[in-house]
Amino acid sequence: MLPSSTVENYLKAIYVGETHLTDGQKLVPMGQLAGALGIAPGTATTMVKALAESDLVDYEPYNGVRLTAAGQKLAARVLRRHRLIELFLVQVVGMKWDEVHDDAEQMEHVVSDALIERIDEMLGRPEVDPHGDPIPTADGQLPHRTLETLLTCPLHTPVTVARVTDQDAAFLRFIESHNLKPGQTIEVEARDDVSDSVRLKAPNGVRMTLGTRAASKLLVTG
Amino acid sequence: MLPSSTVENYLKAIYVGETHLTDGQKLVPMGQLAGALGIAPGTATTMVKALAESDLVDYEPYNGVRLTAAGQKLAARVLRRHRLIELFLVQVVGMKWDEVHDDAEQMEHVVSDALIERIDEMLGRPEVDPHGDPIPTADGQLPHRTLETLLTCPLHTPVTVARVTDQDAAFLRFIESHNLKPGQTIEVEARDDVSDSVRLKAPNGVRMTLGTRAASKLLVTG
DNA sequence: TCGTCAATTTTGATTAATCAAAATTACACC
DNA sequence: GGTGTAATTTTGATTAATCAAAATTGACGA
Ligand SMILES: [Mn+2]
Ligand SMILES: [Mn+2]
Ligand SMILES: [Mn+2]
Ligand SMILES: [Mn+2]
Repeated sequence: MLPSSTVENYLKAIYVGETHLTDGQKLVPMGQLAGALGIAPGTATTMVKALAESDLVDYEPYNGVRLTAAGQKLAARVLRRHRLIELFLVQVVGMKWDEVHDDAEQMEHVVSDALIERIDEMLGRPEVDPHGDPIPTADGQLPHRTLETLLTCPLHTPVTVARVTDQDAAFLRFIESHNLKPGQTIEVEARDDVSDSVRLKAPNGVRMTLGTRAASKLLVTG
Repeated sequence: MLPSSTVENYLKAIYVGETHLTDGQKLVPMGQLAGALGIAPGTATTMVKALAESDLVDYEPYNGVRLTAAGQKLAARVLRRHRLIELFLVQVVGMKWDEVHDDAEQMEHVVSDALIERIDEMLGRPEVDPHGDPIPTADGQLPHRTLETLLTCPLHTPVTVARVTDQDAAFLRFIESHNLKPGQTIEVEARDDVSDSVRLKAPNGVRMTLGTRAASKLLVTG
C-alpha cells in the first residue's frame, strides 16, 4: 500500500512535468516522462497504466498522463522531502549546492516523517531550496512565484537571482564561481539575437556574457 | 555489480551474527540469519547461495555461512554507515537515541561516500555510536573492547556504562529515564540467582533492581 | 484522401526478491 | 543401529520493475 521508490519517482516526474507544460496542455506525454526518468518508453506506459489502476493518475492512451488529487498529494510530499533534504545538506552538513541532488534523490524515499519534521524545524520552515526551487508545504501546496528569465527581464535594471533551473553540477559550479547564485543582484546590459547571447553585470561589477540557453536557466525577481 | 540494499542487509546480518557466535563456532546458521532478517528460511538459503556465487560468503550446506574477506569489507562499510548515521541523527539533528535506528537502517544504503565522510568529520571521527556500539573504521576494522555485563562485573565497585545491546525503543527509553545511558557511572550492589535479579546504585544514588535478562544487556568498563 | 513517420503501445523475456509448503538431511536419543 | 524431530533445502509460484524489438496509432503534410 505504501508507494515504492519507483512509484514515488514516477509521480514526482509527472508532477514536475506538469509544471513545465506549455500553456493549454494538461497532459504529460509518455515520451517526456520516460525521458525524465531515463527508462524505455514501453516501461513508462506499463507503469502508468498501473498507477492509473491505483487512481494516482489519469491516463489517456496516446495523449499522456496527469496526476489525480491523490497522486498530487504523494508527489508534493516527495518533492518537499527532496528540497528540504537538499537545503539541509547545504545549510547544516556543509555540502556544496552542486553535490546534494543525488543524495536527496535517494534519501527522499527513505527518511522518516519525524526526521523530515526535525529538518524543517531546524531550517526554520524554509520556502525555497538551495537552487531557489520552491518547497511544497506540509499540506501539499506548491508556492508559486512569478519570475522572469534573463531573457525577459528589464534591461539596465537591478534584478535579484531567485532560482537556477538546471541541476547539472558543472553548470551550478559555473554559476557559483561567477557569483550568480540565488540572492545575488545583477543587471542585464544587452541582449543580442544574432550572437545568441546576453551580456550582464555581476554583483562585483564584473561584466560577462552568457549564451541564451544558459541565460534562460537563471530566474530573477525585479 | 554494486550490491543492492538486500545484499547489504544480508552481509551486515552475517557480520553481526559472526560476532555473536559462541567460542569455537565459525559459521552463522541459516535459521539465525533468516530470523535476524525476518525472512523465510528458504529465502535465506537461496540468497546465500547467490552470495557464495559472488564470493561474498563461504557457504556450507546444512552448517551455515561465513563472510569472505570481500564480504567482510562490504559488511563493515554498511555497519560503519549505520552507526555514523545514528550518531549524526542524535548529535547533530537532535533526535532521540531510541528513534534513530530505523532511519539509519534505510539511509545506510543510500547516502554517498561524500556525505558519510562529511558526517564522520563533523562528529570528530567517533569510535562508538549512541548505544555504545563500536564504529568500524574506514578501512574496515571493527575496534574491539572487552566489556563485562552487569552479571559479571565486580560488586561494590564503580563501573561506567559503555554499551547497551538492545535496540528496542521501549528498553532504550527505560535505560535513559533511569540514567543508565553509556557514560554514566553505576555500582552493582548485589546479585541474586533465586530472584533472578541484580540490584544497583544509579548515578544519582538511586537504588534499583533489574532482571538478569535486562542486566545482561548493559555492558560496562571497570 | 492518403502515406509517412514519430510517438506510443504491445509482446515476450529477464532479473531480483520473496513465500508456502513439500522434501530432505543431520543428529541426538533410545 | 534405527528413528523422530528440528533445521535446512528444494520446489513451484508470485510480484515489481525493467528492456528490446515488433506492432500499432494518429497527426500532418503532400
Ligand atoms: Mn528519487
Ligand atoms: Mn533543488
Ligand atoms: Mn538496512
Ligand atoms: Mn546503534
